[in-house]
Amino acid sequence: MDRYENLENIQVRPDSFECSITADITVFGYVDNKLKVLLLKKTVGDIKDHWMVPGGVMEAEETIEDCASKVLHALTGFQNIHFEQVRTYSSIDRHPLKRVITVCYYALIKPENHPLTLRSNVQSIEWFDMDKLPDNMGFDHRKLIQDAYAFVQNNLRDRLVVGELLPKQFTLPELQNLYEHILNIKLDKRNFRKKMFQMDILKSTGEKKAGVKGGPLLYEVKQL
Amino acid sequence: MDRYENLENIQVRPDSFECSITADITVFGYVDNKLKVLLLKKTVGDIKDHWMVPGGVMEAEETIEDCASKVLHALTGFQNIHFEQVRTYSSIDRHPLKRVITVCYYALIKPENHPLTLRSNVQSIEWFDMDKLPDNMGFDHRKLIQDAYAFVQNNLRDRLVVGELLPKQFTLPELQNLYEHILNIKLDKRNFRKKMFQMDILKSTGEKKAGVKGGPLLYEVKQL
DNA sequence: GCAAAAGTGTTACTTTTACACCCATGC
DNA sequence: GCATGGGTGTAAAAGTAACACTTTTGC
Repeated sequence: MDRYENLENIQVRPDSFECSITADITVFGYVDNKLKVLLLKKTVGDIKDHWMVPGGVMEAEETIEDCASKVLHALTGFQNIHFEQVRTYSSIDRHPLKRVITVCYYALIKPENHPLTLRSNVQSIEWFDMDKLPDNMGFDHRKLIQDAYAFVQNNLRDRLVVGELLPKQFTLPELQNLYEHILNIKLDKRNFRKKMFQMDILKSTGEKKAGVKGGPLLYEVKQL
Repeated sequence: MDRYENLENIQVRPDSFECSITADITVFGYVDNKLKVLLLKKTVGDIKDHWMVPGGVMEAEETIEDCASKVLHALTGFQNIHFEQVRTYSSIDRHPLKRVITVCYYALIKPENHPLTLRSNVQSIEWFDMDKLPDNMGFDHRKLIQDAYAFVQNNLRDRLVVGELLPKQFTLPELQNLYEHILNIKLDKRNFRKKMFQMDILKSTGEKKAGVKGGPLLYEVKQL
């Protein structure tokens, strides 16, 4: 290590070591009353027959955030997705082809707004139960999903981050269910409603949801 | 953007775009009853006459965490410092010489254990008050410090992260002062002590600190 | 009309905040 | 011996958790 410890080598120079950067996005969705993660298999690349989260390399004229948008769009067709950075991974052997570090994000989406389609070079794309992730996952993507999940759980405790996971209009029991599935706990109906109302983030539509016993009211997330 | 949106370009390939990676570490210390940040001016490099947090480029055979350790050691002499990742910055023009993305960390240290020394190629190194950062700061380092500070504040709310900021033995008023300065609030003496004791993280040494009126007891952080 | 789910308030409990006096030490 | 800072408990307030019955709807 000493060799690098003089400032000449620590300093950024034209010939400083370089490597490729990827953005990987763990996309969470809420389907069939379960929290799911979007995984895909590519038809090309170094690890073909493994499931992975959408990801791809950063180019010269884009930030990593630009890259994340681009990659999501290319692999899923999704656009204008909000995502947040989780952390950066840099193990030396994480990619078989060359040195690659990856900056990871998570996104929460409403699956109804984003039907899955097979884009070119994508072999399969599917929602997986958080607790039934496939065994053959590529790279360090299992770890990456776990970290992103912990991140989401933490965020949920004080700020609402789930608006993106539900249809535009949803009922309170649906919202409560979502919380329960993300946090893996059972919540009290009355206390949950009290809390949501005093957070003042929901707007009643006045409509009732049809086809459900009890006739639950539909709500929307209040816009600022 | 479309040009890159076919999978051939998103995929990692031998000739994928590469850039340099740096690790930057915001080092917090607690000196003169104030929360401080360690900044330095280098004698070489692209932005000589600006203050910056310790940072430097990652090499082929090291992770970013390795790099952070290396850089800290090279620029300050500090060793075995614990640090945690804050986030990664990738604006295109953040470095004048070339494209560089930086992964940022924060560290908390006890200044008494780490006297400042001028290492080679370092022109000046100093502790700066968090609220009196110099005007001439390099790159995006002001933003970077702000983000790291917010990160520390958040961590402080539920877990103790401050053991590293104080001498091995310290009094409760000293610890309370530290909390007050990091969080920028006034705390109640009795409630603070109650909280600390029920966290069960402190061990009394039985000794009193000399030279202080009132004869406060000295404590240590309890080891697991 | 009956089974299933939605909706609604009150009470106990826990956590957090506010507050005042005596004691030890340095000078 | 007096001024300065350290140490201690209790009561009010706020927030959180527990709990049961009525209403609405689908079938």
